[in-house]
This record gives sequence, C-alpha cells and structure tokens, in this order.
Amino acid sequence: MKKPTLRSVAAEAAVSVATASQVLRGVGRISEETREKVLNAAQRLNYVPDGRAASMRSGEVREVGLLVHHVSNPFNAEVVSGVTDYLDSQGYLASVLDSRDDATRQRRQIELLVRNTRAGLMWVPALDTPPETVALLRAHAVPNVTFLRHAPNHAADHVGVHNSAATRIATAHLADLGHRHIAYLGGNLDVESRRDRIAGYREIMTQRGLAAQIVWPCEDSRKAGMVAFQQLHREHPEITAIVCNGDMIALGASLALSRAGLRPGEDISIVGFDGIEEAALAAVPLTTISIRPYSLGQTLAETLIRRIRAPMAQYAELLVHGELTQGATSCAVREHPAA
Amino acid sequence: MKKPTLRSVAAEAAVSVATASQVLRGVGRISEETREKVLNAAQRLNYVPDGRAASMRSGEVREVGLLVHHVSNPFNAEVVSGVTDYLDSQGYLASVLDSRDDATRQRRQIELLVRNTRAGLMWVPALDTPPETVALLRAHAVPNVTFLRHAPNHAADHVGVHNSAATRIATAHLADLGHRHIAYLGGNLDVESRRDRIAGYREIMTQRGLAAQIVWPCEDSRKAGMVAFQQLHREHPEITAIVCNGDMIALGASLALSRAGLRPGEDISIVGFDGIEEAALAAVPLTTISIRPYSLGQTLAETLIRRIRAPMAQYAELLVHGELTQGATSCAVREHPAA
DNA sequence: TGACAGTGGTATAACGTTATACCATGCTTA
DNA sequence: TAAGCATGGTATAACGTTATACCACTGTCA
Repeated sequence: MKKPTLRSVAAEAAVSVATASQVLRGVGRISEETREKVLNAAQRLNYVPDGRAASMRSGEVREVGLLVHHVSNPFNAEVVSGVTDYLDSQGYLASVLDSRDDATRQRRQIELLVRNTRAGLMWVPALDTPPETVALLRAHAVPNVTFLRHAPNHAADHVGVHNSAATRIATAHLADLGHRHIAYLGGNLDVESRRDRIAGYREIMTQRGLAAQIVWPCEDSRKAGMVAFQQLHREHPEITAIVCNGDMIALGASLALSRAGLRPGEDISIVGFDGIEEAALAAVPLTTISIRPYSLGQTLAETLIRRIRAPMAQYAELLVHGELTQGATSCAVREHPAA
Repeated sequence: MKKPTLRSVAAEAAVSVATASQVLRGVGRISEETREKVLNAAQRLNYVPDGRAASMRSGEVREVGLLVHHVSNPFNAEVVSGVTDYLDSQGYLASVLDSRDDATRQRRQIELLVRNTRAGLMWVPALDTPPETVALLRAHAVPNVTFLRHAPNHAADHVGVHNSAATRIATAHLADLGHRHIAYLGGNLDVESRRDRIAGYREIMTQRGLAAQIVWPCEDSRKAGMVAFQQLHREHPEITAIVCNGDMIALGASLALSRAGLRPGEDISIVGFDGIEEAALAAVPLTTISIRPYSLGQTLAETLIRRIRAPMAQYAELLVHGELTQGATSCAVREHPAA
C-alpha cells in the first residue's frame, strides 16, 4: 500500500529499472513486447513518476514562479489567468505569490522560490527593490522576466506596456474631441510606468498648445479614484476631461461624477487605462486604452519559457501597445460646464 | 561558477557535509566555533539548499496546489489572494491552476500536481468530475480539501458556504421589506451550491406564503446578468425584488435596471451573493450576502495545512455563514411599478 | 585504573529518478 | 570463420540532501 516507484513497476514487469524508465519516457530501443509489459505494470500500480527525482537527475525543471504586487486586483488577476493558461498548455506549473509591493516580503518570496528550484521567474519588481535581490537572482542564475516595471541595474527580459505611447493616444483622443482642460488623474508612487504615462500626456498637451497641465495623484483603486476626482473637480472646475492612470481609478471617477449628478462623457470625459473586462461593463462603458491583460499574461509566460529554453539568447524588451477602446465616457466637448 | 551545494559549503568550512547540514538546520550538537565557520561559508558562497533533494530525503514537502474554475473571476481572485497570503506566512508555495470547469482539463492538471509531488491540494471539483479523478487522489494519498463544491463519493475536508442559510437571509430581508414578488436570478448549471441556494429561497417564500416563485437561470457574469434581467423583467413585470446567485449577476442586473431608466433599490430591489470588493463600490452600492472571499481563502489554506500536519484526523466540513451587507439596492416595496 | 557518560563530530546509506557505459545475442558479409 | 554491427536489454553511478549509526576524545568518579 506504499507509493509505487519505478523500482516496483520494474519488478512487476520483470525488467530492470533502466528499461522501465526508458519505456515510460519513450526513449531507447525497446521491443514492442516489453514495452507493453511495462506499460501495463505501470497502469496496474497507478504509477506516476516523482518529478523531484527526475528533475534532480535530468536537470529539467517544469515549474516557475509568478510574483505580482496584488493578485486580486482585476488587471493582475487577468494577467495571472493568461499566465497559468499558457503555462498549463506547456506542461508547466506556476507558483503564484503576492508581494504587496513590499521589498522585504518580495525578498523572502524569491528565496522561497530559489530554494524550491523554479526554472524561472516572472516578477513585477516591488518598489525600492534593493540590489541584493537582483544579485540573488543572478547568483543563482534564475532565468527571469520583469513585468511592467524594470528592476534597477538589472539586465533581463522585460514585458511591459508602451506607457507614453498609450497616454499619447488617450490625450490626443480627448484633444481631438475639442477638450482643452485635460487633467491626469492617478498614481501616487514614483514608478517608471507612471512617469512615462505622464510624459506622454504632457507631450501631447504641449504639442497642442495646452498649457494647463494638471497632474493629480491617487491610489490605484476605485474608492481612491472617487475621492480624488471629487477633490480635483472642486479645485479645478474648468476641467472637462481626464486621462486616468488605470481603469479602477477611471471607474471610481466615473462613479463620483454620476453621484454628483453629472453624466460621464457628456459633462466630463474620462479615459481609462488597462482594459479590464469590467471596464466595458460599467454603468457607463468606459473609454479606455486597452492593454489586453489576459493576452499580456500569455506573452509574459511565453517570454519566460523561451528564455528558459535558450538561456544564452540576447535579452529582449517587449512593449505592447495599448489601443483605444471607445466607450461612452468620452464625447466632444460642450460649452464650459462651470461657465 | 557552478551552483553552490552542501558539499561545497562543507569544503569551504573544512567540515563534513553532515556537520554542515546540521548547522544549517539548527539540529545536532555543534560547537559555536564550527557553527560560525559553516554559516560564514554558506554566506560567502550564497548557498541556498535544494528543496527537491531535501524533500526527497526527509519526506517533507512545502508546496501545495490550488485548482479553481476561473482564476480571474473577482470572487475567486480574492480567494486566491487569501490562500497565497496565508500559505506565504507558513512558508508554503501554491501552484495555481485554472480548470475552466472542464473535467478533462482538471484531470490533467491533477496529474501534473501529483507528478510534481505537492503536499496537498485545494480544489473546486469541476462539473462532472469522474470517479477516476477522485480515485487518483486517493491512490496517491493526496491530502485534499474540496472548496465550494463536493466531489462525488469523496470523503474529504470541505470548506464552503452555508448556501441555503445565506439565501434564507437574503429572501427574508426582501420579504421583510414588504416584497411579495421575489425572483431568484442566476446559475445555469446543476451544481449543489445553486440547488441549496434555491432551496433556501423557496423555503422562505413558502414560509411567508409567497406562491409566486420564479427561478431564472443565467451564467455567472455581469453581461449575462444584464441580459437575463431584461428577459426576466419583460416576462414578469410584477417582480419587485430579486435574489441573485452571485454579485456579478447582481451588478449586471443593477446596471440593466439603470439603463432601462429604473432605479435599483427604489424601483426594484436586488440582493447579491459573494461580497466582492467591487460590490460596495458599484454605481449603486450593492446589498449582498457577504461571505468574505479573502478570509474564506485563508480558512481554506489553513484547513489544508492542518490536514497535511494531521493526516489521520477526522474529516471536517466547514461552512461559513454569509452576512447581510446593506447597500442601496434594497428598499421597502412601493406600489406595484407595473400597476 | 577502568568504567561510563558526555561532547563534537564523521561516514554512509538512503530518497527515486536518468545518463552512461556496457554486455549478450544473432545475423550479415568478406 | 572471424570481424562487424544491429538489436534489446542491464548495471551502476550520479543528482543534493537528511537520518542513522558510529567514532574519538575528554573528563568524572568509584
């Protein structure tokens, strides 16, 4: 009643372990007759090989790690879904961890992954990721792909979003609709993605001769978006359009607007960023720059697997372009609402 | 430049592997002097033990599997977050897989987990999970906890929701508000959770002498909820309140209502089920039966770890009770809207 | 002095695979 | 008939740990 092992299968089939191993892996020269004997024995015993032993000997590992800053955030959840689906199709397993954007926590988690010998790692480097964390990965030669953010002084594959291009599209879209007072709402941390997004916003604003550039920070959640929008609206009633740092913020802003008796789109235009499923199904469907998180997750996993298979290949940086998804929250400007 | 091993650490510290191993695990009788020698050597070499080898020899495994039917669904995403957070605190790793509620896919995924020697498994059994899948788990003595649904003919720990009690609360809440035409919206599959929920609904309806029991199926998504509500409303204009099979459906219904020019709560009352973060932050905050998905995830993980540590303990069934979270989508009934 | 118990360490066999090298056969061919 | 070579299989040493058993000292005490 013990767990069946290759030895017991071999005994059952009356062959050597070496032969049994070869049959089960489909390698070597084995006669059809013994092949069947082994296969039957394995079936009878309900044999499943021990991946640990196999991987120790062969050096092949089919498990990877995925480290994000907040698993239950809808954008990340869709990414996780894309990642696990792709990996599953390749026979890989993913261990998912939530760093909560805490560098200390992240450090411990990476150690846990290294200790459990993952073949590679996909990670969103936490804020203030210290050099030691990067050194750890390098010391253990862990194939890894950074996602959304780069790690400081770390040459590695990267999958991310072309942030500035995306906000250029968003801002230009609003400017084309005649808006002149366009604010940027969201983000409160000094991360590259936000910097790049704001840069794209400013670029278009300047190009169109729009001097009133307002950047208003807030956390990445619906609630924070609501509150921040209310403040922004009170301080700058002249604003007729906003570009948001994320869909959750945009949904929050849209909600605040509705609750204030204004109509998203008609009174004030809003453009989101991410393209989560929910965006299209909000009370007022959101106009957003869609990044297709599910497909981004697939790409991320694909990049890691490729790296694992070709460890010496040159590092690559893949930035996906966002595309404008027209919802109902962006319309042509009307006369000044505060006028 | 090769990966450091216990052997190399021992060599560096000029002791035997056995000694090095004992020092690093903090067992055995070792002098302070050699202890430091080993610790320093390990540090210098950036040594991290190989979990595979350790677990093969010691039999201790600190990795588990988590198998749900749809990772990016907000409810499940919050559960995953709770699970990974708890496991992380215990030094465990979770491999997350999405079965898409496909029994064949699920079967392959469980085999993948068994092959990679997880210490245990948390799973939402897919629809029509065949006996062989259950047999597989039993044959390999995999400690496992079923979540939300039971697997057929499978004695195991279970963590779930007290479904009938929850819908009794929801239905009674609406009846107390004076509603007499209350429909049940959502669910399209013959799963126990839905059966139990409907039973709770019927129980209260009957108890209150409300004969008009309407059960309207639909898939578990916002979009499906929208469409289904529209049909339901067209067919049964007398309905003034609905109990939903999930928050996503409720949010969809609420949205459809708004788009039809009706006010959720004031014209037709809606009660959701789940208590996802988003519910409280919808255009109209949702009245729902909250089962705290994050905390449920923690409980789930805790149950599995307990089982792993005490494999012979009696099986337990833990059903959490939902609690009514009052939002704005449920109000006292007014005169008949269709009158 | 010899018995005995601590103290601090080591040698070695597992764990369950896979990779490498090798060994019997039987059959061809010069 | 000897050399050569497929064919089908086996023995065995790894992989990097940990558990078990054991050994060499030193000091204590009758």
